[in-house]
Amino acid sequence: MLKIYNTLTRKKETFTPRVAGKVGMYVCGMTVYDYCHVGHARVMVVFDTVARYFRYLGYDLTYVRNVTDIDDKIIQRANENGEDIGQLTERFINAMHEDERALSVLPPDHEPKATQSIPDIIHMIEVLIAKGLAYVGNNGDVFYAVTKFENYGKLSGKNIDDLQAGERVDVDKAKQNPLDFVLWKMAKINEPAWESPWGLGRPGWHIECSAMSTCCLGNHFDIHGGGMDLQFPHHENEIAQSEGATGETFVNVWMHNGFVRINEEKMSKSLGNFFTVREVLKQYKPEIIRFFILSSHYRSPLNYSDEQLNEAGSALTRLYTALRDCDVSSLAFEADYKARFDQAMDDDFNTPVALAVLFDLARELNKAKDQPEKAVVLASTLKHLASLLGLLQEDPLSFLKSTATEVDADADAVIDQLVQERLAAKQAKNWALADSIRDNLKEQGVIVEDAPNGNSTWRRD
RNA sequence: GGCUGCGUAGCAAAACGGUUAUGCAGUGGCCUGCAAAGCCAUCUACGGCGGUUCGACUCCGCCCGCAGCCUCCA
Repeated sequence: MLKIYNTLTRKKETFTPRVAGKVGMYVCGMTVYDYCHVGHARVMVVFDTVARYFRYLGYDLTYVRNVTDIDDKIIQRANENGEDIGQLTERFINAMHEDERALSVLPPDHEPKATQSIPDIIHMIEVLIAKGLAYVGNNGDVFYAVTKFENYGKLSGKNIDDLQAGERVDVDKAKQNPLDFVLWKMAKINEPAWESPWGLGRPGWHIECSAMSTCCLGNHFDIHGGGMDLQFPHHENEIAQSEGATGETFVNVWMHNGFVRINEEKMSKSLGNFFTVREVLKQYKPEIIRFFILSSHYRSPLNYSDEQLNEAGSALTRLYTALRDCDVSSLAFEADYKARFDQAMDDDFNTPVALAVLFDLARELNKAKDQPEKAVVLASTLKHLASLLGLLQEDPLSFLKSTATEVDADADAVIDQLVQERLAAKQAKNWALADSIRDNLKEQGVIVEDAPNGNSTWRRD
């Protein structure tokens, strides 16, 4: 039975879909004015893993992840670059898709863009105004009247009085209450703008997600996810907008993933302490990043460091080594391991425990290498369970021989030949020559391993 | 100041009111010509102080430390 921690109730709850067998899930995606960093990668990998698990459980999942392709930062960046906004966002959307593919993140079912959802956004704002929940300020911007929404703060555990007491928002004369947030901004000169009942303008950030999620999944859907930092105000505002406009419950389960940290500090654009996915990929194989992300629970903080990435690499090498030269064609699965794996994932997607099950399975497989009937079932189970985490799907030898950077095709052939020469030296009991070849390769980061059957194989360190 | 959450062995990271987490690293052994890989064994834990309990890392209280949100942020 699947349990999910719901931020709304601060408890793990048994998951019950709204409609039997179906799940609608919306995740806040990126604002595309720059490359994805490891923090973004975490959201993508975490919810990709959630999506894979729902499908494995047999649910008909509709997974929506939006793209915010219009906002202040995008406009600013485009101006700085002297670049057209559409061109800029397209460039970074493509880059994002590249990063996702590298990390084995499967594409969501729908990827709505804010700029293509303007009619839905305008419609929702009209409803909010009609219901008295929004108003046009004296500067022409449209605001949401926070005090008119009864449950404001229910997600983030804040209340309007506390928020006002700790007020840090700039006083905006156009607002009735400093906590009110903008739904529609009047166009400034040289900014992209759309026609609306309130004149030329563009949507505020929060209303975009309300409109896009509702449009793709309906007024009421099962799961809404995103980073912890979106809890307030973004998700709180989404609830106020959507529930205010439709009068229905917006979302049943709110899921928030923890941050990636560097030296115990949040990785973020504003602190400037971030690594982009493409930077990290120059140093580490993509699957190592994915493993690293899944090695801690999605709600826990994840500390980014070379040491951690290197450890993830070693751990992954152990799993691929177990699978090396294994037949994985069996359709039969080891029931115990599968049960333990499912139990871990059922417990709020506990991927660290799920990985521990894979390591136990790998040990059993290593022990069973001389029993082919047993080994094929264990190896097949290992590969199959790992696929639910988006791991271990490469050919083991290719993984073990590869590096983060491309090596020229000849290099492998040269290594193969040296390994053969060493094998010949071994057969002639010329240990000195055999060892010198091996030491030589080691210096180049190539580790030679002798198999019991007399053959040798190699991998890159 | 208000609101969340966290503090586990050398490092990373889980579970659980009483029993092995797991990975990396260390130590001893088996295997190997020697290695590597693998297997077996093994050493390091639950921030501090109290309380509840037959029994607490696990529940409760207080204290200390850390992070996040309260402004754009995944």
